[in-house]
Amino acid sequence: MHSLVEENYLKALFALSKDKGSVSVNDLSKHLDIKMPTVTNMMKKMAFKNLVHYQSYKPLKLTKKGKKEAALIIRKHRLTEMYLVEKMGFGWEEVHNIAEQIEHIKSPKLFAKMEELLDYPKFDPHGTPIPDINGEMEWKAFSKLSECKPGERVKMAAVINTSDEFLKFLNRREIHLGLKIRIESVEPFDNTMVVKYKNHSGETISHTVCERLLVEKF
Amino acid sequence: MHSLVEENYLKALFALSKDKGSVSVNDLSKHLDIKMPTVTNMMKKMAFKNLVHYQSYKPLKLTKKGKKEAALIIRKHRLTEMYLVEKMGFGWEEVHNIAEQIEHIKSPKLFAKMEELLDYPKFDPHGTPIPDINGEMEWKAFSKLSECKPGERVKMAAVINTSDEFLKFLNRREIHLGLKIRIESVEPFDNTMVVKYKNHSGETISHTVCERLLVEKF
DNA sequence: GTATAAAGTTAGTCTTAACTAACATATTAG
DNA sequence: CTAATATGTTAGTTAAGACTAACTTTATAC
Repeated sequence: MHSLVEENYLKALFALSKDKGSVSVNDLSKHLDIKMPTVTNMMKKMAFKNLVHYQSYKPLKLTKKGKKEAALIIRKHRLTEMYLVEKMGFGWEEVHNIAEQIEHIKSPKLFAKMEELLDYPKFDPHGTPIPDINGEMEWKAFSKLSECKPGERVKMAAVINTSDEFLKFLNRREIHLGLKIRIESVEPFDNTMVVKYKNHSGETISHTVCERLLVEKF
Repeated sequence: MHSLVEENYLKALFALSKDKGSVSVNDLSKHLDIKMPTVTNMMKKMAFKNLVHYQSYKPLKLTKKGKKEAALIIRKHRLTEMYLVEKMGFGWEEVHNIAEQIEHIKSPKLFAKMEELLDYPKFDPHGTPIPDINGEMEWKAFSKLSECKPGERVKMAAVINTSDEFLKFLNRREIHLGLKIRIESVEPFDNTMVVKYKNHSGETISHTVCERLLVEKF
């Protein structure tokens, strides 16, 4: 199987290539905090293992195989996060570091069991889709909260930024997954939103935050 | 912190020194399936880190620090095994390999949570003690030989005093870990025991010695 | 009590995955 | 279009942790 190190490269490649489909050596280097020559070297090795398409001076692209392997690691990460939150009582902001380590555990049984105990979830505590055992994920059409109009009722579905800071911020305002939110109004000058949910009414949310909250209309 | 590799050496040293209090390079090498020169090298590094007492051609002994670190890894291993069995529905035969990996996870929180959910167990279902957060374990699971009654059959589990003198004494009488012993009789005046084991029958053991031998009833 | 076997050590090599320094190619700015 | 800058590569080094071959010390057998 793959080394822990290779798995981290795969995961980073997968995460970074979401938008453009490819990644620069530079981006990958910065994301992993590993110097560029090391990354170049590793890419050659991984190309040899048919995990990534590599050509000198060209952007990096995961192969089909690489994409699947990456998805399977992400599957383990997200199942773990969800298990920790749902079954062990951890908070959102605590689970990332633990999942980052557990995702490398080699034990199909362990993750199959988590999945079973969680009732085969398709989305994790951050609302992002969980790849299935074949590395396939279901993408659902979520909207950014910032794109919603006054009067609409939506349900919290995912967060884009998962930094500790941000998650703590959401906790303080009791904003969590599945929360039903009604958009009261939008300030025209700075796009700040005034929303209502649970026992919070007239809560204001900055545009920056609204850009990072994915919601489901219903 | 320590590398995964060092942790495995610590754990093996701890497990193997249960009986004699010290371990030969050869035993350690066989147990880890790592060649002797590699072990010697690692012992020097670990001696430098004050985890093990090392002198050329002498048996290996964990330092106090090394013992504690090892106990903390074993704590994580046993808590994980118990958690997998009790809370996730695994069978005992399935959990060892998983625990072997999870024991290296760096997250005090995770194991504190397992401990909490398991209701602060001091022993696993095999009666083996689980070290606490300070690496201390309770040995109550075992009885002193001196507390056993005539007719009982017991198995040697641990020795309290590990002085050279004492261990040599035990060696001369071929008393070792795992040895099955039957208590024949107890002299009422000085509590000397007459016991039978292997090809020794009618061997007498003083009360002083019986006080230092921990046994498991079976 | 020496000869032989077993255990332990030393020296030198390999692989993985990191690094720096120096060089090469692309991109951007004027 | 060329200069400057940013990005990417090559070459050589390092540390951890494994190995083999050869040597040394300790233990065991006769």
